[in-house]
Amino acid sequence: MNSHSPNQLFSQHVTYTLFAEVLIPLALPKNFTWAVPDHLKGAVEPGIRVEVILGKNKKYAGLVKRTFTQKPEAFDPKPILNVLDDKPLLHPAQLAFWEWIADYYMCTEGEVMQAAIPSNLKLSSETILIWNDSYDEGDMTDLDEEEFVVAEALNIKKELRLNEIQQILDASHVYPVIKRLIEKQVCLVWEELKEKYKEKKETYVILQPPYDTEDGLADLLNNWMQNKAPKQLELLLAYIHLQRTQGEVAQSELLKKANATSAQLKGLMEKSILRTEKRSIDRIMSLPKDVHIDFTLSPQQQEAVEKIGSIFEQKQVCLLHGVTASGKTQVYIKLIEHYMRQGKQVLYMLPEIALTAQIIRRIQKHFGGNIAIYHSKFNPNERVEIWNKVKSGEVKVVLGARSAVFLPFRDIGLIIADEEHDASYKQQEPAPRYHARDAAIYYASLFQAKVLLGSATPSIESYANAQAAKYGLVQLTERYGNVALPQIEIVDVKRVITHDRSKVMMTPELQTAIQTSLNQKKQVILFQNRRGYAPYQICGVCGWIPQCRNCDVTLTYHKSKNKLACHYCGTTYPVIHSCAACGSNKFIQKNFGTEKIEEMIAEAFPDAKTARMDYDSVKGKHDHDNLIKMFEQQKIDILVGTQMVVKGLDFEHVNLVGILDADGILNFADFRVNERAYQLMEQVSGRAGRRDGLGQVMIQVSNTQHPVLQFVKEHNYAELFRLEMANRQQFFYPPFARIIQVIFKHKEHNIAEEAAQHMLNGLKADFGKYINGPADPVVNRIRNQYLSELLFKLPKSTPLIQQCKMQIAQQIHLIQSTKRYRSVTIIPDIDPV
DNA sequence: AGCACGCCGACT
DNA sequence: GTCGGCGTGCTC
Repeated sequence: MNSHSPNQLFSQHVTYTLFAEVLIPLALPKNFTWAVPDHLKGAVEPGIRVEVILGKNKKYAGLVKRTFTQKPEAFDPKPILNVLDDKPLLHPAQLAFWEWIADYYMCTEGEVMQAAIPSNLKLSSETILIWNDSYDEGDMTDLDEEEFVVAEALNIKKELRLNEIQQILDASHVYPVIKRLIEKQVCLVWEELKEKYKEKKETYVILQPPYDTEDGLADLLNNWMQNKAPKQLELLLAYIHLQRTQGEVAQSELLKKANATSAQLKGLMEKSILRTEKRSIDRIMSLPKDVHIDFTLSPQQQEAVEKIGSIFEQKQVCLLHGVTASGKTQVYIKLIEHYMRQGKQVLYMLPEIALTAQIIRRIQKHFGGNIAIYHSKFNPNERVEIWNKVKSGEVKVVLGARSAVFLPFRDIGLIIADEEHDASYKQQEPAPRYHARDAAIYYASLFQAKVLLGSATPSIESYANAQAAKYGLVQLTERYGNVALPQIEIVDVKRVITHDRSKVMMTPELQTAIQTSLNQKKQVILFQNRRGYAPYQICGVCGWIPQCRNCDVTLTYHKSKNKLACHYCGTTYPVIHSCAACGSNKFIQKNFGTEKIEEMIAEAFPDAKTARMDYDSVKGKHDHDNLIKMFEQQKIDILVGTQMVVKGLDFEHVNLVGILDADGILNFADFRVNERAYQLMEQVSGRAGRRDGLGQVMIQVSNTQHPVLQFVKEHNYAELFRLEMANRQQFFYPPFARIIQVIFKHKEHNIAEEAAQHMLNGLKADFGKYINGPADPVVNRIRNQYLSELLFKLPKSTPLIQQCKMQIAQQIHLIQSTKRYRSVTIIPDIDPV
């Protein structure tokens, strides 16, 4: 129409004088720059989130990394639309840490950001907001007009995309409104399936003021009218006892322990002495913020604490090597207390699966409201809450899984990585493929903080660092209370002949031992490293084995679901009755998984209560906790499980542990087999006889001469370490070398392999002698993508490794700009496990 | 990660 | 003739 069309109005020239490098939670090849409009200049600083447009109309909440005044030459930056925070989301140390992770693990800072911050802080126009069912509609009067309009729409439709909200509001400042709605807990940010997790609520009983103080309570008890409501007094005393010993008092537990009725509790509530509150068991904010340590350390533990203290005066990292059930947790608790009293924050990391209600309760008991729990299955609102309280320093202790290293600690003094050998500290998929233990050591160095690595079976790497005096080393060689380590018996399965020559599941020795345990009213754990029923079926006539359509793996038969399942991509298939190759219907089921063992045990011991703990039987987090609780309370006699039964669980009444197929553990084709096998067997064994020391372990195996078995039998970590070091040195593996694995994925095998060959050619001149491959991994096709890999074994020279990573990055860039290999996915993995 | 652009197969 | 498949390139 005329020269004042809207388009021209928008494209008119504005000169900017300030620019910001902004992180977007995406795998962008490098960080992008936006311009800071004059009116936002005072508000933009590192750590602040800003609303920006990326691409045609996509909006993101990006995080400012730095600001600068030099206008970029190559492009015209778009302006920042809005500022979302008035205070930085994190401290400068976290930004430095992100940069280090991206650099060390060869990923983008956007990918680190994606992993680091809670979903409620990551907004984009794709984000879906969902109505928070626990929000009280009556509170809507607290909302301003704009918030109210959106809240109302959300209440009706239950979920809205961010750009739908944009239409409702028809305003330019949508993000701040949304941010306020999230803060007021009107809505949550949708986060995939894991948000299906429903937190478990329990009713807790709490003292009302003024009785929540020592004095107030003493007054109440002293002035209690003689003969008045004696049952209520009894209940109150029981409450006080429980509160002193456990911190938290659950209503159900109180009534059971006090043998009281809910009427008596109601009486106390009517007198305003007690009140109840429904609370998630992980949520401990309202607990009193005091610390009480009500145990005394054994002389050995005391010595360990002192030794760790003096090591920390000279070294940043200390390895605590303590045999199973030596009471490492008490040592941690003492140290946590020490750092807390200095006003420092502490991060206590555990592998996710080991973050059970059992350990949470134990730590809560001592530190009450000072601690917070943090892991990936958490409600997003709570995660933001914890994030903020860690940032402000209000939360002193975080008990968390690997992602907790990303929390914005203000002044951290100590990081504990418990079960430091555990492979789940390494993130596999997606990027950043970081190792939380190693990352924690770097993170701690930014604060001059100390790191304590704890394990009964340290990783070879960490122990080597301790031997080389790079780390301090403290040993706990005895179990707490002088309980003996379990007796280990190696049972040769070759002597047992089965009628169909199938693998032996249970030797007569094991059967007798289980019966003896049951007779003694003790509990049994049976360990098998494979889930499902039969790991594979084979045609009895021609030897054909059913395989997954999308992956190069055999299918596992799951009897309860009556399906064949691929453990790599999760596809299930109906059970095959006739052989695809020869038409015969004689299938032989090879090998056995947890499901089959459970069935066999139920047949062999019909009077015992059995249960199974594996990936299939514990889908939700609380299934896991419930099963542990059942086992703790001896409602289960025999527990059959995979790796899951290994992680740090403490059961009083277990006196027999059976490892059903040690060959399956010892025959892995990986340079870490011996280490892994030892760790696994020693840790499983460690579940036996933790209190009274009458623990027995039976290891069923056909290769009885395997050296690792002897080390396990003698609980001889030192010898395992010696043997492994010799092997690792001879074949140039960590800790003598550093490994980088580069995986090439493509739907055509040739293309993946050629791309790998290209990288090899490009690096041959400088690194040829350190590179193996291209080779097909053991499983060379997953989800219809063929894999080819290069393995770099590099000398431990930082500049050389740096140089190599740089060249790998260049090669990736080069390969992906070649037409034929553009669609090859190239994944570098640093220090793979 | 989206998403638009663009070049080859089965349909109204 | 067109609708739409997804391979590919780009986003400050």
